[in-house]
Amino acid sequence: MSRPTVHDVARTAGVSLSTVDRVLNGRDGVRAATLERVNAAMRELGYQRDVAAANLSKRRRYRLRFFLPEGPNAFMRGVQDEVESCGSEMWPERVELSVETVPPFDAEALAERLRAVDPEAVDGLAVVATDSAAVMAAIARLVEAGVPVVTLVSDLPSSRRGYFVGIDNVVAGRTAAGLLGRFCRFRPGKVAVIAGSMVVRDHVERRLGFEQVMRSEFPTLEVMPTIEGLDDADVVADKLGALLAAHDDLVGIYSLGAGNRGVIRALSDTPEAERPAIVVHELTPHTREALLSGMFDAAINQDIGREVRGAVRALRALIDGASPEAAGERIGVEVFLRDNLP
Amino acid sequence: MSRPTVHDVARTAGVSLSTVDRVLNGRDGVRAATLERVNAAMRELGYQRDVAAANLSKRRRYRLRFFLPEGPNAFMRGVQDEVESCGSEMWPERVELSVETVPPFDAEALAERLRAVDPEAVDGLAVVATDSAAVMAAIARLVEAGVPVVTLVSDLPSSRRGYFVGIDNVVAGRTAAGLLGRFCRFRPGKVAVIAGSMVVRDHVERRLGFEQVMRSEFPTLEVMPTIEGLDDADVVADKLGALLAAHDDLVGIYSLGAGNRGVIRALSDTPEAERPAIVVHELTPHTREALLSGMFDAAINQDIGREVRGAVRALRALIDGASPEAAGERIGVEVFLRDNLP
DNA sequence: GAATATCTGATGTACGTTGCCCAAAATTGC
DNA sequence: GCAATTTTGGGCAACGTACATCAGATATTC
Repeated sequence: MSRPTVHDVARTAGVSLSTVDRVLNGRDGVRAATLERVNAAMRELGYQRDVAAANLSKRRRYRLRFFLPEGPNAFMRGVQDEVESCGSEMWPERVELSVETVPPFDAEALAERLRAVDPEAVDGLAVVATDSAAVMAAIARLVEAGVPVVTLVSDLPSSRRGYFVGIDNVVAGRTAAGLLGRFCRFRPGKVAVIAGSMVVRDHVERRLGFEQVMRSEFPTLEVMPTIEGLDDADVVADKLGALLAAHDDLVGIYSLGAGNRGVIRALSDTPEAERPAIVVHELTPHTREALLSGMFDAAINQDIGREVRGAVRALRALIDGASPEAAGERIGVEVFLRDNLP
Repeated sequence: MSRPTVHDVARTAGVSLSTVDRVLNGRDGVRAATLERVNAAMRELGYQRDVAAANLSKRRRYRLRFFLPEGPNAFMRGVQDEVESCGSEMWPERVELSVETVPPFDAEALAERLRAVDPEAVDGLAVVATDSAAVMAAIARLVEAGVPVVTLVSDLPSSRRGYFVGIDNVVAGRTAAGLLGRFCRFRPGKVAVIAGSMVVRDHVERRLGFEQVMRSEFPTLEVMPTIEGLDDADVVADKLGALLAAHDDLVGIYSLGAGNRGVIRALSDTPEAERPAIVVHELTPHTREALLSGMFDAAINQDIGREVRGAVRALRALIDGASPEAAGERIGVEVFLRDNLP
């Protein structure tokens, strides 16, 4: 009736508790034949170790560290807040979270800091990855030292990271196109795309996905060359203003980076009936307000709270030797209109 | 450094372990003054009981039961699958889930089954509520017997349920209108609404939210009287087919219940260019396929996995005497197009 | 066949909490 | 002031696992 314990395993395998313990915790000093007997007994009984009891006995704490880009980036500061609040929430569950900030877009600095990590002082790492061989090497070293690493928000697929927690930006771009295309379906014209910079991977991917769908599904809409707004509201306002003045058949705008205040400014004089349909990225105070006022039609978002919790769960699974896929909740591309804002 | 234990509390309160234990577990035989001393010590130390250790000692199991409508309803079968998979996942966390199915839309049958529940055999209940006094009475009886009840998907706000896990259906309806209105903005005409039955609370609420937004924001679209499809594909196909034949200016369809296979059947002969924009509810194998083929434009969804886990967490919190609000993750109204399907 | 080297068993303590028991102390009633 | 009662203390065995130690049992090797 109640689930089997180590005692039951020992009994049916015909060995002592110590031996079961050796097998269970991967200690050596067990003959291959005996090991197989014990494993067979565990399979037969369907034994599952009681993680709560094990952790109690081990006095285990999961010491996890997050490496985030420093600087004023609102999104990353949001992630940091989320890590901190998640950390205090999960303290009773034996999870200890700490944050280390590193210079943004600086692969060597990140690699340096990863190399400085003492594998004894930490049980798992979540890293917003920068693409470079040095970072990959540092991750490999940590993984070999028994410290699992997951990538967060920005992936490094060919590294030895155990898991990636974040959204697929091509999907995000395709979703934006699906929305904007339908919003403008019976109103042919031009569509403007505003990015921060096309040297950032996620922006490139969003643009790519957006164009894939626009070209194949909404041929009556013409996608104009991408404006680079440098995630700066003033730049965005200037460039978009010029574009609006030059093209009176602009029916849609896709803003896939930051600087959305610039979009709002550029359009504040346009009468509502003539205003193009607008789809933007990330829920921030400004985009929320613009959705509520009817200025923006939709916002694509990734739930950072869910991402942080997902990273913690994935790391815990890796530390316990389980599969991070099973532990992780799907993190999807979210669509928000005025009425379903959280 | 490490967190305080009962021993620390006992020491700083100047009482024995037994007394702390009595306070902690709400047993009597403790003078008011002593109780206050113990509480003060716990506050001072910031004591938090180690739930894992407590449960280990108590050999506690959380036996939870889900009451779901039976029948071919794909959404409810999805919930059931989710409960079952969640149940096996959470077995190591001392949670035992079971499912009982009851005739759909049948308040008396549900009440009957709730009355038959033995409060000793179960620690908590999650119920997809049907609106009726008998159900409310049955819930009240269970709560009084010490078995917390949460409502799932469909609420019964005036009952004694400890929590509701599900989406705000007015918001869902408003969101659907925001989408459908934008999809049809430049193509005036009629919009059809298909519900399962207007005696189910969630359907009524969706319809309400839908109309609020349609009337105030999209006056060029005319919302037709609701079709009741009884969540049955055949009925839906018949009634919708008749409607399509009678009105050639139908530009949008909002299907807020189940039976979406009927919508697909009714529209399979309509050429794609003339097809109305379609927004439906719930991701099921059928709606997914229709989104992928381009038959449906968008689906409003509630994440049933998240809901089931939310219900489990809420029940566990209620059983432990904690607040279900704190335990619950926000469950939002999700929007899916073809490209951001999970 | 002895000397190792490698396995295995038995036993005990610990983790933080629960829950039971019995004795000691404090409080109450008369 | 003594008995009856309530409140408290101290002890201890669980819960399922981890980890250490030491003694004993097999296997290898020469």
